[in-house]
Order: sequence, then C-alpha cells, then structure tokens
Amino acid sequence: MPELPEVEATRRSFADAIAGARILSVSLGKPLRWPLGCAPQDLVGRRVLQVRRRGKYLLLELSQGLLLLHLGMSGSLRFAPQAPGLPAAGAHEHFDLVTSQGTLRLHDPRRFGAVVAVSGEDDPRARKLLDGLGMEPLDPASFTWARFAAGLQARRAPIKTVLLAGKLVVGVGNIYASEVLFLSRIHPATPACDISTVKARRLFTAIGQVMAQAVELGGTTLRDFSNALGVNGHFQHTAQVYGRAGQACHACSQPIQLLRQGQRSSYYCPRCQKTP
DNA sequence: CATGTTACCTGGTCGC
DNA sequence: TGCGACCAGGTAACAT
Repeated sequence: MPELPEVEATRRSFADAIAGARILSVSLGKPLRWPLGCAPQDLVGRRVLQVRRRGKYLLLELSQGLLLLHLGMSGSLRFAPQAPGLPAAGAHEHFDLVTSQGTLRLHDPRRFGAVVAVSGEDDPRARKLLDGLGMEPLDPASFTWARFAAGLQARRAPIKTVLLAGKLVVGVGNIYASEVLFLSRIHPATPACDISTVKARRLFTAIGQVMAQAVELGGTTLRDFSNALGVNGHFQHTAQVYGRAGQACHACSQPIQLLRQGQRSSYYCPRCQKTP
C-alpha cells in the first residue's frame, strides 16, 4: 500500500497532534516483520517529541530513543485524539501506542510492517534499516540532478527495478514507478545506463513533481489506504497508467500494456514509451 | 560487486 | 457456494 506519498501524508496527518505526548501504555498484537526490540513497558513515560520520515520509514523521535515504523505492504496508521477514541484492537491491529494526547494504532493485515525501538539513528538496528537508502525526492538538497544522473550511469538493471530498489532514490514504489516512467516516456525495461540525457532529465523532474503532487493529494487510495485521521487519498484519479492494462493511453489512445518484471507488474504505453 | 529470485502473510478476485 | 490459483502498495535474505 504505502509508498512515500502515503507515508508522508500519514505523517502529516498526526505529527502535530502527537508532538509532546507522554506514552501511557503500549500493546502488541501478532508479531510483525521484526520484533519491537524491547519490552513494551520500557517505552512508558517517554515523550514523543516529533515525527520525521526517511524513505518509507516513520521515525518517532522520543525523549529517549527512537521508534522506527514501517507500513510494509498493507499497513496503515490511525490516530484517535481523545481518550477512549478507539475500540478494542481488532484481528489486524498489532500495535497500539496510548499517549496522553491520543492513541496511535497500526492496522496491518499482512504484517509486513514493523515497529522497532532503537536508541537512535546510530543504533545498529536502525543503521541496518536506514543505511544505504537513496536520495529523498522531496528534499532538493538531497535529490540533485548530478547525483541522479551519475546513479543511472552506474546501473545496467532495468530502470523500473532501479527505482523500486530505493538505493538511488527512496519512496518510489510500484504505482509511482509506472507513473514517472510514463511521464518521462521511458520503457520500464530500459537499462538505467542506456537512458538518454534528455529522458533522464525528464525522469528526474517527474519523480520530484509526482511525489510532491501525490503528497498534496493525500496519496493513493486503491483499496483501503487512508491517513491517520481516516481521510482517503486522491492521486489514483490522476494516475495515467497504473492498473490500466488494456485501456487507452491518455496521450495516444494505444492500449496500455502490462509487463512482468520479477514478480512485479509495470504498466506502460508501448507507443509513448519506446526503449532508449 | 551487481543483479535476479525467494520468502514473509493475509485477503480479495476470478474461473471452474 | 466452494475451492484453488493468482494477485496485491515492500524489502531483506539468499542465490547466482
């Protein structure tokens, strides 16, 4: 479910409301992808200072240590301001952070998500997850044309794979990868190093613009994504190719093609997106 | 080292 | 209505 825009839309939806809150209790459901790494009671009494994001991870900065939160494939958060606010945890709700300002709850049917408590960003467990992440596409100081162009030059894997890997740029998942490649008119199977300078430049621009626009629209709600306040995203109405196999390209009316790369599907227009 | 494949887990959808 | 096959927004660990 959640690519960078969904994670960022989620962050924005509860960050201010939870800032300064004291942790009153923590409860866990079924195991997530990784163990929390400490006893839930150990978190009680700490304060949530702020909520940041790195790639698809949310970083809850505590008065002591850090909580790393990943939504995996099917995760979503809900923040209920007042005291009772939320009903008892359901079958797919595996983490509750009860604070003096409301409860933050993780809903994640497939449990590919995780909540990990670490001492800080230098903690080995944090470094294992965060080191090696690519540039932040919403941060101009991080996401530069020079670094992007050099990164493409250095890889011969298909551009779709390079984008999904997140080592060059973070946050571009399966939906947005198809979208940005369509906007820059690049075939998803093109080896990254073979992309012309003109198209690479268009891709660089498209990534920045699409990510920013998708955040503004609250992300993409295909099935059940909503932000921490329960509000759905709207980017899906703007999508040009994702999920549109067989339907007419909005630019040239050629049918959109589905391509399998690894176990992931890419959608592209065979006329607009020729190889190099 | 770079790249490709598998595994994790549940639920929805589709064809028979 | 039931059942199996396949698909789904991610990514670490492994194999090549």
